[in-house]
Amino acid sequence: MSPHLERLKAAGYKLTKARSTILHVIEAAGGHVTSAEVLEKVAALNPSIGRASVFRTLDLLTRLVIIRPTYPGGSTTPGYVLMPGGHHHHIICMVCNRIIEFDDCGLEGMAAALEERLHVRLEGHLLEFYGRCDRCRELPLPGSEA
Amino acid sequence: MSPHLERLKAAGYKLTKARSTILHVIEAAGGHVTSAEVLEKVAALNPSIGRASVFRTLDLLTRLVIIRPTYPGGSTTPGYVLMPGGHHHHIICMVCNRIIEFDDCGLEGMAAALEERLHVRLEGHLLEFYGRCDRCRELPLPGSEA
DNA sequence: AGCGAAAATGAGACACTGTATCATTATAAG
DNA sequence: CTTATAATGATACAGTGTCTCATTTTCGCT
Ligand SMILES: [Zn+2]
Ligand SMILES: [Zn+2]
Ligand SMILES: [Zn+2]
Ligand SMILES: [Zn+2]
Repeated sequence: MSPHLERLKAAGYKLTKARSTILHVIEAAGGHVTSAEVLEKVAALNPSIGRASVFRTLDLLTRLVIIRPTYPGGSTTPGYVLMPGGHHHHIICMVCNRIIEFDDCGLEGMAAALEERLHVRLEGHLLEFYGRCDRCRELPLPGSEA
Repeated sequence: MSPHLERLKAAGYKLTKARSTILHVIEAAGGHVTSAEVLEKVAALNPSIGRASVFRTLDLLTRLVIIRPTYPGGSTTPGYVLMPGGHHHHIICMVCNRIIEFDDCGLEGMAAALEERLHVRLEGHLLEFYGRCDRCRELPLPGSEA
């Protein structure tokens, strides 16, 4: 059983067919999915799972900081990223909309400093950079000199 | 004229009533707005500005990294944050959904290291922490022990 | 100031995403 | 197995964002 499913159970939620299918779809997609992709792939795997359950589960996973909603580059279609260990980091190419993930963030120190200074407790974070990937680095930014 | 409007002009875009009104609304809101708020406040200021222009302008400002779409805490209603200087940083309280901004990020070093290591060029970034604010720090996280 | 090419606009119809309700079903504890 | 309760699927609904196109506005140029 996936560690994410175990976290659901540990938090007091029931393990259902809908939840495990949806989580499986997100994990199989490699950590970046749009809600439309989730809807589509869940329907393909098990057409008896309703739309409402997909959205309910996405909300639940968001509350547990297992996923976080974000915007994939260049579109207003919403998406979700997996947050293993409570964090996620990527670079969005503003030219080709490719997403490049990276793992080492070194933000533990900043998190601890913020907890101290602002009297908060932090559970996770998302760090996004915007720019041009290695393939697009010589191309002009979209929107410049329109 | 707002520096953001000047950036629009410098990038070759025309300065129109719709664009300046929309940017003014976002700036006046203090840097965090939902699209619904923008629609509402723009309509109040100038009812002749159409819905489509609001969404078109939000897309344009996003492409120029003047704003970035993000999800305000606890809801799936999309929002936008201003990116002065190309970056923005905040903490989202998972209990009361308050957003706490902070300015010093110290991410220039990480950005430079990523540019070197991954051969990318970076224009900006967004850093979000999730947790409990000073008022909510003793309260249980929503979703735990449902 | 006036002209003209080109960009941007507003209107309105449209598609799609996400929400609410509720009767039915599945889960998990005992 | 039984039972309380959470979770579900279906459906109808509301709101967000998209598209097209005729009309208007901007702005470089004269
Ligand atoms: Zn690229
Ligand atoms: Zn991290
Ligand atoms: Zn709070
Ligand atoms: Zn920064």
